[in-house]
Amino acid sequence: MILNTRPADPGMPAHDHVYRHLRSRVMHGDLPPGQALTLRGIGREYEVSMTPAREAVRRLVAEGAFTMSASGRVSTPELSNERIEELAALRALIEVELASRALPRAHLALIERLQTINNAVGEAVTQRNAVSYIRANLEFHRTLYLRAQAPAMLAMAETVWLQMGPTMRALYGRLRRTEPPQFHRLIIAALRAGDEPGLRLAVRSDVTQGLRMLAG
Amino acid sequence: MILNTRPADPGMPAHDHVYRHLRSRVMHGDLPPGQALTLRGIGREYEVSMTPAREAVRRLVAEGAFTMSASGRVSTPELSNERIEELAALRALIEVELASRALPRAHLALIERLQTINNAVGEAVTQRNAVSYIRANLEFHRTLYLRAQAPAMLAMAETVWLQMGPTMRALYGRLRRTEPPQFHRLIIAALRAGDEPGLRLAVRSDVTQGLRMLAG
DNA sequence: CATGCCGGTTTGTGATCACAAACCTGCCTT
DNA sequence: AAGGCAGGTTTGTGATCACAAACCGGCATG
Repeated sequence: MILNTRPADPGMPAHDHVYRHLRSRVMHGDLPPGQALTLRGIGREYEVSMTPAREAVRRLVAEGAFTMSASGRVSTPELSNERIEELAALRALIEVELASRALPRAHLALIERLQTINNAVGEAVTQRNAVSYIRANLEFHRTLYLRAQAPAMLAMAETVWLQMGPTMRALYGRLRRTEPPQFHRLIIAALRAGDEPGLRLAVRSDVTQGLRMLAG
Repeated sequence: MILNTRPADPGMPAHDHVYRHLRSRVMHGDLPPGQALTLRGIGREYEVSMTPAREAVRRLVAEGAFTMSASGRVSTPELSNERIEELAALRALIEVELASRALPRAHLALIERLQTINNAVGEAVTQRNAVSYIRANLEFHRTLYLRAQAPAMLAMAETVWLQMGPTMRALYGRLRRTEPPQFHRLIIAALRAGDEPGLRLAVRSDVTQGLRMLAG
């Protein structure tokens, strides 16, 4: 399948385009866990040679978006339950800190934007669309965390999201829930009230709720 | 300069060797901040072509060991004070958690090993050898955190170390201290006592002491 | 029917090359 | 003397190729 996702990129290197597009697909759950990829296949999809495909894949492996077998074969990761618990704990640590740093800078326009995004999350849930749900959910979090003015921490959080992307998709497929995430409402409420302990708790709860999906 | 650090690697791809060696050099402060590198230069050093050099560099850029200019030139990062503060905060978050998870599994043999490593840290300080100091210091932390059985968190912590490597070297050069790190003793004492709050405080203090170097 | 083997095929690795852009050095102009 | 401009040189990018190892059929053998 030819994707032709490159609209005559002026100035953007081919490997960067491949990297960005693949990264977005993985992060948003477009690929299932264990999905195998080949350099020649990626090159074919993006109409480039193996060289840029290799560089894009190498970057993504370094970020944990893909795993690499001993023979160099790449595929999306199949996370063990222990690994999922770890990544959720990392999300809790980093994102609680990001939310806490964003709180003093969160003015009304931001809160209203979060409200709007949260409505999109609710729509994705009712439509049972995994990719849309994940994308809207991450946009909700990223919009809040951008206010923290902490790019290194945000990059770390995104790396964790990237590693969990395929697993999130699989988890969502198992999910029987049709109501929008309750903790997003708590996050918004805590932001409105300027309630820092409440915000920390709400973010931690929201971020670790996937574990309850897994266990229950 | 030819390094010839490849002893006829059987089964290890060339790009992997270049990656590992460069990564170690950056993490341990062998390169100053802002050090420029070229693909052809790396290839010459390691006696490989540009291809494996490019892949190794790409991985390291993805991990934050190098920064890349718009034109693709790579160099070690020159961190702003804000960025340093962020990375120190990340270290505090992640490493306190790692230490906390390692505590229940820390038996006497581990504590004695930490003691030995800490003596090496002290020696490096008296010799005023930045690379030895950084290497021994990181070995101290890694030895403890390995007991946490949390590979994803440890990988995150190492990524932060990697990003701070060149800056740590520069900071150490400015340092006028000749006594070994006081907080390592507190960490060991807390491990011996099974004192979790004390351990968390000691690790947080040790990890953020670089900031005091910076400010003072 | 299960198991091991053996062929072709696929795949990652690394080298080399052409090319364009960025870089740098020295000179010239003002 | 300072700024800009042109030359050659360095550098990253991407394509292509050769090669070896891994993979995956089916078939033969127990």
